[in-house]
Amino acid sequence: MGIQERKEREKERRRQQIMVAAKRVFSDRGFTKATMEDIAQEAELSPGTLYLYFKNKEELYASLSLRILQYLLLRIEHVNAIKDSGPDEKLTALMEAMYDVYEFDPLIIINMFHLQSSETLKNLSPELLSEIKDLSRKSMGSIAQIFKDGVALGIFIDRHPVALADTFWSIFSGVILWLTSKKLINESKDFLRETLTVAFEVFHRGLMAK
Amino acid sequence: MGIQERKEREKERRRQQIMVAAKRVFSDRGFTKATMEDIAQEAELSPGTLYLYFKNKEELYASLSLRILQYLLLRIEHVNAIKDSGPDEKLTALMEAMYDVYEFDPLIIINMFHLQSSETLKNLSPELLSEIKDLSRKSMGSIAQIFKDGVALGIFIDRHPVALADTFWSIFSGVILWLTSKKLINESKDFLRETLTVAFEVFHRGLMAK
Amino acid sequence: MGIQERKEREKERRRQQIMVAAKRVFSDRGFTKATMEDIAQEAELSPGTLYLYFKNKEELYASLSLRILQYLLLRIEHVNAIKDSGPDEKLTALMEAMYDVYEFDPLIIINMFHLQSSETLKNLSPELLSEIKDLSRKSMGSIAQIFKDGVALGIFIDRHPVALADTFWSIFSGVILWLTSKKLINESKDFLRETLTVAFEVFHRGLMAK
Amino acid sequence: MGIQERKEREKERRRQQIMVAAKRVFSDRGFTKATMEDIAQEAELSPGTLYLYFKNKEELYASLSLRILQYLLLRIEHVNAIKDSGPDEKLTALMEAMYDVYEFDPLIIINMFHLQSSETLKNLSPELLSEIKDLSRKSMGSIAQIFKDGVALGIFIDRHPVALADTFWSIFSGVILWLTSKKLINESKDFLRETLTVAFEVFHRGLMAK
DNA sequence: GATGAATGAGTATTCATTCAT
DNA sequence: TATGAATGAATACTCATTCAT
Repeated sequence: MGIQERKEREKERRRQQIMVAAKRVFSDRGFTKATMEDIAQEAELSPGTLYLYFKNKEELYASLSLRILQYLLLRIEHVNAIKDSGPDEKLTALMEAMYDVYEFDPLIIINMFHLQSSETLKNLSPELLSEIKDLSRKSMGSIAQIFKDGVALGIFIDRHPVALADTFWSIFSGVILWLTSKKLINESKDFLRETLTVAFEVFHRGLMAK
Repeated sequence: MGIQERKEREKERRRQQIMVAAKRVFSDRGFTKATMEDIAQEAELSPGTLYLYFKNKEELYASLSLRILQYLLLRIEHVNAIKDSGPDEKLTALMEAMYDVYEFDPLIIINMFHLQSSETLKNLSPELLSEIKDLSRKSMGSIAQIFKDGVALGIFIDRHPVALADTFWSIFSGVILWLTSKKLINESKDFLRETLTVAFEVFHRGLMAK
Repeated sequence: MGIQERKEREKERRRQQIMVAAKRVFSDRGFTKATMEDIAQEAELSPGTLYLYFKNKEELYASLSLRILQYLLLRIEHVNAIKDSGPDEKLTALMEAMYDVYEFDPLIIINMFHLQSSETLKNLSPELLSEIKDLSRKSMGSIAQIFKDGVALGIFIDRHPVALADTFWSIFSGVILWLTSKKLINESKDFLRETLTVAFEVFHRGLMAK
Repeated sequence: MGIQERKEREKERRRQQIMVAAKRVFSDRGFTKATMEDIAQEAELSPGTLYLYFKNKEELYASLSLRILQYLLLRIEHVNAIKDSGPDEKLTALMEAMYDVYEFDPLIIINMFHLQSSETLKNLSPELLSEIKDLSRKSMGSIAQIFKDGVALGIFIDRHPVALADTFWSIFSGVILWLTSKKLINESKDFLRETLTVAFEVFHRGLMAK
């Protein structure tokens, strides 16, 4: 029992070790330019070992997304669970949560887009794929719930909650991507924060019923 | 002189012919999967010929972005030039203009992000690079101008015009990317349009001073 | 027209150049141990070039078999076309023909067996595959015809011509393989010839009706 | 002493366990496609353990051949030992014996050929190699003895007994390989049996002195 | 003895780019 | 200018073998 467990834990530790290395290498060079050799070197392992823990390059990459998606869902559900809190406060809390997630792993948005490419999807194991889809669906559903409540209470304008959730997510990811691509992030985190704040404020104002 | 000029024109025609083919192939397969061979075939030319007109694959890809950026700037400046029109109307016109640009070349957003990747930038010639940067700057500046006017006139809330312009652009590109990645575009253009409309409406409402 | 033709011929020359090199390398090391790099080196070409003329390693290997099969069929049909010649003489001529084919390319038998492996078949283009099957069928059919005639004329014992053809082919290939595997060929060609002669004599005697 | 012996027996048991698994895996996938991992799994052992009992993959494969060769020799010597039986009856009995061996392990012929490849031989330990050679020599010698007797008694035609033995063996293995490669064995064992019968009948007839 | 995680050499194949014609 | 045959570097992935436990 102890042995079984220790082995399991050791194995998980290895997976994490590889994922940490992979995250670093993928961040530096992007998916295409990053080689498995690079990642192995970063992880101080041999290339073959990577394949003991991940089916292939795509699945290693996707696993990074899975991890961050899990954390994202956790945060979102936490927001939804706040007692004595209206849609309005929840929305603000949601924004904060998402910013935290972003700080935890700035690649989240790029990962999400890469993940959707049909070529990528083909190479993933069905289990991983369904897990990812499930997490995505739950997260977006949880976000939509906030808007649904807000609309029902007459606090938010009466638009389709899913469209509002999409808008919310789009603004968030749009700002991230846009500023990332402008390479402004490295120069100034505050600038990102500031732009996000303005964007959110405008969105929030526009959302209010009155 | 006539000869010189005719040659120049002929050369430009060839460039266009290649870019049309490249656009088709890149759209179908994405940057990585598209091969120069594919593009040559689509253009009914030999691979070698491509290199007479474009330094390399990256630069060919970037040239597509340049073209669309030129068109984008044209449309934005056109919006700004509308007489007897307030920031409010201009904003609406801008939205329409951007949607037109998108319909003209749906890859625009993806191109813009690909373009910014540092690995890509390294392979571009300085001339092309500065031209692209110049166009980007002008476009964003032109957009910011609308917001500046709106703020000055007390129509829009008093936030930094550049931040507002970034927000506007982010929402637009965010929605496009998000829905593209959700594969909803192929299924339903209306859905994209609809979500964009909601997003813009919310943004617009949130922007108004009162 | 001249140009088109010359190019075609040049291309065929390249194919032959590669096949000659491949034959040498495959003979030396066998299919698995031979690398495309080896073959390219032997052909004084780059690895990439091999793929301009052959889809993959399997198809290159199979092409060697195709060539020898074509020659085999030619020889067999030639035997069948001999005028004023009974099944008896034809059989002897067939034996000679097959020995010639063997001398032309001693790998023929081994190629034939490799060719049949299901894993190999998967990687061949349908055209090549059907061409090979067609040639095999025709060759065996042509051999069977001799036995059919002999049986019909009462010269050979009354057994199924296909079984007799299979037996004939089996003896031939069996002797070749057996002696090849005993590495006796290198030591003494006469020994192979001698054993084949005895085998054929016995087979021939056993075949006669009386 | 008892302990030493028991250990020895235990060790032999393990070897057998591995060989049984190896035979199954090699039969299914062939030498190249079969992995040591596969075999270990089939034997319910770890890969490392395989190397405690066999020097390498080649030697494991060769050991299978050794076993079948031992069985083959046993059967052949048994035929030779039949009292009150002439070369004629012995030949028939030999044919039956070999068919039994084939049924016991259909891979025998293929093994024998694989075994002879020079690349394979290099990787075998000298002991194993000489044992295999010894068994082969003895088997072929024992077969040749039958023919020698038949020739001496004037029953068989006067040809070199070794050549006759080679012919006999070649026909047998030739038919097996040929029909195997035609994939007819799976479809119909009877067809193989039938063709073998015709082949043997013709051989036998051709062999008789009168 | 037994394990099985880790190794890392080995290889088919692709494709951007070049250059002789 | 245009060609397109040739290049050869680059890379994901496999698997026989080892060795610390």
